[in-house]
Amino acid sequence: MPAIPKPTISRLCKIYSLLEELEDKGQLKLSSNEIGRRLGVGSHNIRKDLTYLGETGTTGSGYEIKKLKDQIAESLGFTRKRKACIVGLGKMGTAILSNEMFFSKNFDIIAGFDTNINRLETLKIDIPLYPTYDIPVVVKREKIELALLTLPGETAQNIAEKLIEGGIKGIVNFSPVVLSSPDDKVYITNIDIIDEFRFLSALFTLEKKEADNAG
Amino acid sequence: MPAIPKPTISRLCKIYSLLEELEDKGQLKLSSNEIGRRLGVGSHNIRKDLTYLGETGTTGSGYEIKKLKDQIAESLGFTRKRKACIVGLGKMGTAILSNEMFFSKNFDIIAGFDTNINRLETLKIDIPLYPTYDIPVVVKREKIELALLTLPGETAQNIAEKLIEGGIKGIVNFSPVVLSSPDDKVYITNIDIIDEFRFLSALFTLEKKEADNAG
DNA sequence: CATTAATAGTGAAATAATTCACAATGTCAT
DNA sequence: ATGACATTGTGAATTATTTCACTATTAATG
Repeated sequence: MPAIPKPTISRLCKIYSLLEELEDKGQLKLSSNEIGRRLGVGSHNIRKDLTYLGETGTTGSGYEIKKLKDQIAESLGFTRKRKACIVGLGKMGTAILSNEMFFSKNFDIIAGFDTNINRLETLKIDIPLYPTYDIPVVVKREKIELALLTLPGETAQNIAEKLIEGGIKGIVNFSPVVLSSPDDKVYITNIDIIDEFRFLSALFTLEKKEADNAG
Repeated sequence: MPAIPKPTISRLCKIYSLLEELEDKGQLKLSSNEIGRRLGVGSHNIRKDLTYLGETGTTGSGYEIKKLKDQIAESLGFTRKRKACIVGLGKMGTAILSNEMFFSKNFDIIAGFDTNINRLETLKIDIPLYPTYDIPVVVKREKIELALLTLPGETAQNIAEKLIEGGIKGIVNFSPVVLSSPDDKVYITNIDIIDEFRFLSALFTLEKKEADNAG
């Protein structure tokens, strides 16, 4: 069987989120059309994506939510919880920790790291906290697979190397600097809000230019 | 001239960030090789991307940082500051407001919105704050082009519609729900940390499966 | 000033991803 | 049961994107 294309993997992750949401609401089935509408993507595309999972839907009536969710979980490896950590417990880090993370069934944040020891003492968070120089040891010992970086830009690359030393498998980088993987065994995603703003600005600027040229 | 591919636009935004960073450090030139290394992308790819800007580099010695930055700004519309707002001033919203945003030269956050009026009174933030029902009026009046959504999931779609009513051009959605644009005039980017974790998990799961099959 | 080493730019080739068109299969109302 | 309708799955065509291979140009060195 052919490898699953990256864009497809990305959409499957979003579909998984959607299914989780709808399952919680008690919905049982849905069509490729509805998935496409919710994701802002054509239904063709969705059906094609789902072929990588093998037989999934029922002609004429769409997909059974529970079954489809299980199949995605099986294919992409969401069947067990993975251990994660957060590095950088400033306002950003603590905000994420209090909102997003604890609602996921797929990940356990089991450690937090920060350079500022004093800050560690005053935080009221119910996960173990460590200074950043402990990163390699703790990551290795606890078999942590994923890390979320919420740091000021300068330190991020240095910290990333400590994580890699500990054997981390994936990093989501929220720090305002582009990290790249020194060796290829570690996957890195960079999230930068300013860049997203720029991207959107560029889209509507270019759209306008094109319209001007046409007219 | 042909339209610039989306992946290229996305990389150009990252290159722009990088150039800004290096310019601040006083560096004057750099090569496609170095850009590629920093972004985790092949140098071919970078050179190809830059051809969409017209003549840019100097054979044998690379790109002049200031010039290249100006050319990207010109092509993608970063030559003037754009007005932006933030909707949702919980921990996440205020954290972003205090870290990231004010450091950008390309965007001005000129308004904040929240449903909780009491919260608005207690926040110590130096931008005007409004209740969410004022969104359409304020966005239109102030000609706000971009919005950042940091809300609990349920309300996000509803708020997005208010923004669109006001004539917003782009939305970066941080809320844990996939928003899609009802009409095609508004560009939306969804950022979801859990989805990024899932994506990375999927990558190294699939890599492992492939390796197992091969061995 | 000649020689060597870097490096950009680019058409062409290769690869990847999306879209299409339609057959096959199921559902639902009557 | 039957007809009308909805929906999936998929090979083929199309489109988009990346990679390659090579030329031309410049910088740096002795």
